[in-house]
Amino acid sequence: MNIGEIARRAGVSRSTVSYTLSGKRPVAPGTRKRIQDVIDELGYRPNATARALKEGRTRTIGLVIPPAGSRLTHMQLEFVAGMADAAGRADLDVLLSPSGGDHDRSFERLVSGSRVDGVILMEIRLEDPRVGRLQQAGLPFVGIGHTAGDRQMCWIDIDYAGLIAHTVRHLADLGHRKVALVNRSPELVASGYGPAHRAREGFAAALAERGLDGIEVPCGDDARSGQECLRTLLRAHPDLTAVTTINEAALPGIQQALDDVGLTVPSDFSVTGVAALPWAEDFRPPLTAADVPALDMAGKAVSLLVERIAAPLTPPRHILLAPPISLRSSTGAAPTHRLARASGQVRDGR
Amino acid sequence: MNIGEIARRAGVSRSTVSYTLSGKRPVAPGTRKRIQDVIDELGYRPNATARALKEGRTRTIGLVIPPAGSRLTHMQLEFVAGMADAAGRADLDVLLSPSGGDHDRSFERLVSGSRVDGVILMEIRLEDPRVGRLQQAGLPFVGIGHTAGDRQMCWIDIDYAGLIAHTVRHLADLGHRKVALVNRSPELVASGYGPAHRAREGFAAALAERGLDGIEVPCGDDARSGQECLRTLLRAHPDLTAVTTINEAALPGIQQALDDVGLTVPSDFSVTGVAALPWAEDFRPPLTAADVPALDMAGKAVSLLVERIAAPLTPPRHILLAPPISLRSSTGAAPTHRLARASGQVRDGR
DNA sequence: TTGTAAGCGTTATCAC
DNA sequence: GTGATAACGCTTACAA
Repeated sequence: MNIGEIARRAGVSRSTVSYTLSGKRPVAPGTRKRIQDVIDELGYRPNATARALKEGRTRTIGLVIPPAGSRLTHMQLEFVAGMADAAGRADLDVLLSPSGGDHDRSFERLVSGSRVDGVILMEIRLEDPRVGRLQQAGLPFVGIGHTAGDRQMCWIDIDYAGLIAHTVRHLADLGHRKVALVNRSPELVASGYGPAHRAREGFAAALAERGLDGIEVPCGDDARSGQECLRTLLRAHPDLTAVTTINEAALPGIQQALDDVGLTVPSDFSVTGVAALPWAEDFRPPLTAADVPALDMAGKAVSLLVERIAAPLTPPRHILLAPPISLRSSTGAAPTHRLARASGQVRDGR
Repeated sequence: MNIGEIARRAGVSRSTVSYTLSGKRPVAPGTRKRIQDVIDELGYRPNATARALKEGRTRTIGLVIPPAGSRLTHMQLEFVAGMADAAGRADLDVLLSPSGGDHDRSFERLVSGSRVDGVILMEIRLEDPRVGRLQQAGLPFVGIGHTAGDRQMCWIDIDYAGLIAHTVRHLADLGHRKVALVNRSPELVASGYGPAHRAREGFAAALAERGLDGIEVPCGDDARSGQECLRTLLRAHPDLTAVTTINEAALPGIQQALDDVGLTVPSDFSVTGVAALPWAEDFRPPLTAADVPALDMAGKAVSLLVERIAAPLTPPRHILLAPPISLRSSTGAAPTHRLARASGQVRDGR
């Protein structure tokens, strides 16, 4: 069934049906009703493909996600869902494209097949070839995260450097003198993953500013690695009294490791960082952390892209989000009997 | 840049370029090379929209996901990524459509806008109006999960009933006499969510078969709810020695609650269930569980849909997956001093 | 107020 | 072996 069929049944021309649908030119009430009745009866909806071909735009945006192999973080997942939601509200559809791995074909289809009006690129690396490819293709795009040379692109990101620095200052204010940063996985750090590098920078800056002692360690994105990581850290640095992290998936392991050696949060040890809400709330006690506003960020990314599609030549905008630190109960004053742990008092090694 | 431009530069007609691309009719080696050179030089790729319009198919499948508000489980997220991967391998694109909430427009666009060749429907309820809508539209689709009256649709699902029954039998074999099922959230149960209902059925069946005593409780999909749920359960049923669950997000809380009352897994208490691999492995000790093969399932769903698109009139196929139970170390013989807990020996209420 | 017709970029049928 | 040309279903000048 097509627009011609509707026109025939309503006894009008195809253009009148089209104009009834779009409202771009007045249609006599009688005719309009007759047409609308036929449309309702047959459940007609214009063919999106034909419309896209004619209009030269698809009302669809591409979303490039990390490949399935790499364990998606909760934040990423929420982001994908949030994007579909936000796009849906703007009457846009979302075309998913896995990236990395052996999915170059899929990315190429997106970039050069005229299937989308614009692209949102997740998981940007400090050096990212996809950015060049999109620029060369002249396709509007917005990055979640930004490259090292970021002037020429539009992006939205979380201010990991600022937030981690903020948490370190918070710990310093509470009297902590030696803190650790539990970073993302070694692989991600090695591949130039932006958040990992910027967290590191912010950490170093805040340490220097407050004259604190600090250790930064990479850590796999799972509970087991988190546990192992913190255990090692506690052994090597008995005077450590706090950690901050951007590795939300490691949080359950961090909690477990502290539990294993009998350290109570926050009286014996403080934990803080940047994490999606569920992780922060599931921590025991609830985590003092900057809550990553994934849904809000997804919405802003879509707006940014829509804006860019409408005006591709305006100078690129950048949004750096710095959500406030939610004070919950996982941070407290540094323990005064700071070296108790060094003397070997562990409750239960299990 | 379009096919005409390529034709002009290569000094041939548009059809020759088209045939060079598709290989559907022989082209002289010389002409072919000339054309290919121009294509490579300009980086030309045919316009997917025009092709779709002409061919009457879009090479795109729709994926209907739950709305962003509802906390996505790890399994669902992995499923989305796995789908994009599997589709990409088949040179198909994936159009995302949030469902539920106020996203009817998006679903309608998918169903009646001729934007996709077929649809994969996630999170099917026992009674699901979207199924009828898709059937009425005559659009091929595959459900992840199945409705109560499932004969007329093609689906793939996990055999929650069978798997939960299996875990109960396993516990019975180990001597447990009273076990609990920690189900999904009350809201999901109330809304007729299939896995929750089928887990319940399998649980009841296995209890009856083995003459066990059992309690089934709904539980929110997060660690906090899991902890609360198990705490309540342990108080109310001091003779409980094991739980099985399909609520992976509750696992960390279950672990925490057992820890709180000083129960050691598996010597004092056994835990098992159906869960995505990361959750099972992050449990301490690693969880004896049926590992949900989300990636594999996504691949099978795509194949099923591709098959159905090719032959829409064949009788619908159903795939019920029953992954083997991976024996890890969270289940053990029922404690012989079974009522120790009832006598009030808790280590630490913290 | 409505109708006619061109054209979006492809593919595929027909002719040569 | 290759070229013209008619669709695919829609939107939108341009006519009437």
